[in-house]
Amino acid sequence: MSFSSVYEPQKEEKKIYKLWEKSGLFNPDNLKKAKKSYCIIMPPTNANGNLHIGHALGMGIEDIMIRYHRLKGEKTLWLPGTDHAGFETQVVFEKHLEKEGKSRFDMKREDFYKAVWDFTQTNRKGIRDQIKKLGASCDWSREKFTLDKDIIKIVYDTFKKLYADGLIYRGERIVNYCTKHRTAFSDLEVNHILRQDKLFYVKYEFKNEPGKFITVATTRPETIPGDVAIAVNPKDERYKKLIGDYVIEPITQREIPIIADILVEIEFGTGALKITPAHAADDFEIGQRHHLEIRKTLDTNGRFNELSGPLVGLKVNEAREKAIEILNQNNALEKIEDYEHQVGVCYKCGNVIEPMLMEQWFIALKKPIASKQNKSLSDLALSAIKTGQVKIYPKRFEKVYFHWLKNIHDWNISRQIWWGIPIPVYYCQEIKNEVCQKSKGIIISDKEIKKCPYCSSINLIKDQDTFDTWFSSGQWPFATLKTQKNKKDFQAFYPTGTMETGYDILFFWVARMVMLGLYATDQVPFKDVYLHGLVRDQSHQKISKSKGNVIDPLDMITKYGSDALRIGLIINNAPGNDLVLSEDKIKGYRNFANKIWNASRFTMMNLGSDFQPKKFDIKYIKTPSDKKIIKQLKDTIKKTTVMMDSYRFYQAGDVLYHFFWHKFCDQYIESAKKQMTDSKKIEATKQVLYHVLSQNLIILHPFMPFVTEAVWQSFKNKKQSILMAQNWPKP
RNA sequence: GGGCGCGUAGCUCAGUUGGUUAGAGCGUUCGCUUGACGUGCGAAAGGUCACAGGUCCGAAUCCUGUCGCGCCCACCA
Repeated sequence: MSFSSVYEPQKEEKKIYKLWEKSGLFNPDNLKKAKKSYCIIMPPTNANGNLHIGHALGMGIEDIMIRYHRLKGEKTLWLPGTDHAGFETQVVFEKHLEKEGKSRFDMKREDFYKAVWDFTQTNRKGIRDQIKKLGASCDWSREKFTLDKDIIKIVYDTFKKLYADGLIYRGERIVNYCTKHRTAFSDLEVNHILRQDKLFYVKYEFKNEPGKFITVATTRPETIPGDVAIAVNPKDERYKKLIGDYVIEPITQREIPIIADILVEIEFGTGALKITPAHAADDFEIGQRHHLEIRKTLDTNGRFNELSGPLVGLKVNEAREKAIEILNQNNALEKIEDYEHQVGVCYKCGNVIEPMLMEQWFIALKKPIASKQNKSLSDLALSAIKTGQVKIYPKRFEKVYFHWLKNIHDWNISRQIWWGIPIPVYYCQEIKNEVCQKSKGIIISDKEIKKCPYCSSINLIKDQDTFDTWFSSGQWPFATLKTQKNKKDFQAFYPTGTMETGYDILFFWVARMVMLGLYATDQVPFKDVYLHGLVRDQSHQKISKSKGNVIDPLDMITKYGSDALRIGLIINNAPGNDLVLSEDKIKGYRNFANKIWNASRFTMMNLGSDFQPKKFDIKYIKTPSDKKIIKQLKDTIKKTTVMMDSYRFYQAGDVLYHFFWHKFCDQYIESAKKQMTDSKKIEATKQVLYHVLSQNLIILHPFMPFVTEAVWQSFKNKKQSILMAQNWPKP
């Protein structure tokens, strides 16, 4: 390895990564025996594109932890993987189709699936290369994909178990439906935005007293044909005597009753609420209570159907216009007020989410589970944190986590999309006997079946939906470990050590992993959670493709090197805090890599070819400078070890930087230059130089793996093979 | 409607149990530097730690309030 006067990362990094891979040391099976083991499951990267700068941050932190634990001599496993990312990937792929002027609706479902499959496999290759460029020391022999057959098998097993325990049910509920994407979502995929709207005061005429009205305030006049009642609060003096009367709904002219329900707020609007059970959650609840008819007037294609009379065929916004027009004609509009309120929109396309009554699969999160001391899934997830079995860094997110879990509703896990894990269910259409009746005709089967196992009917319908991606990725820690060739992996590495991910998926993913992990394995999936922040651009905007402000980590690596990018993202970036990416900062750390390179070059040149490193001994300390640097080294090791053990990498990196540059280089090397002119001190000084430098390389290695290894390789004598596998110094 | 957080040098941020002159990187200014480092060295300027009270021997740090900013959660028409 030649030692040019400038460190050239692009020349070294590829070689170094190959050297590591060849050594086999990413695989814990090849590491020395150890009492302790440590494992990180890599958050599976979405197989629908390239890595972005946020991945570089996460992977960097994970690699620091992994390399640190490996240096400490633990059996260390970092298990990589990719996620099929159902809805996300389908959307990305459909955009590609759109560019070609195509749509998935022009394709057969199987052909579409095949095309997306190929798309993800191509992306997986690219992602692997990118992860390698980041220097990630993960064990590629254990890589998993969320659509691996054995993973799907585990997902199905969990589904079956949940169903058997009565924790999964099929039910007709009001769900969040996006008419553009034509799928339902869980509550988490709905964003709420503040919107300026209108509040319409609509008059409903009494059946028996023409000319007399009850007025209702609504933001959604287009849903009037779905009305089945007017509800008032039973305590409302204004309306008490009207309860039981009938009024005429003013668009399709149906008679509907006035009912009483405590859910109605006396103060709001006129105190009278129109009840549309198929298209509003509260209304559905009230409808159930009063056994009201359900009128679904909006179809899943986003258009109103014949039940809505004159609004038939119209989209929501068009129907609203039309409804207002009709109400005006019928003289049924009392007044219109400006109204500011929160509206749920699709997190992906921003279109208004329609509350729709649909049959979907739900996970009951609040239902007591007999086999878990009557704790519910959300209870399990809550107590894992409360008892400290799982700790979150930074701690403030524990509060956020509690708050969410305490107020959680059942989780809709079915999606009306094509790309994903199919829901393994058939519905018997005949239900010919009691057994079948008891099962409600629901047959859970992950194999193709032609006949109902209960009543032998051949009239079966396969469920067309797929799982919410988070249902499968929520099982990722145990699923990936249980499906390894090495059958001891689960035993050896579960619960895993640390889950490192972004705070933005605390609910989507972390909470679900805790729930499903505890449910399926009776153990927490990980002991610690480290949450990093979001990377933002110079104007503090969240980086995203749609904003066009993406920063390609590979560009940064090409310009400044992988190590510089890594610590540029990590130093001084406390967990849970967003970070404004600064190219200048990365540039500054490129200089640091160069400094390491040159200090090493200086040392090597001065040691000479016949230098024999000895075990460091106090007798080599000859001068105050020697004494000082040795003490500072010791302090630095002590300090950084504490920091590393408490997830303060952002501080440890800073401490190491200063020690190396300003203490070792600026002070000690300068003294050493003088000392080496004194023949009595030459040998001792060389030993100190070598000792301090080599210790530095070890403790810097998790942060700057490439340059430290490159230097180490230049230094190596026959005994020392690879820096990655050295021993972290004892503090 | 509920919750979380932030406001420290021109910019981006550290500052973990409250303790000597508040730190870093980048930027700025002034020197130096032909052999480790064209990416180096030395030095300097720059902060009433948002504001107002309070606790304390002592507060950027703890408490209360005010102002400004951001984020998250939420089936009120």
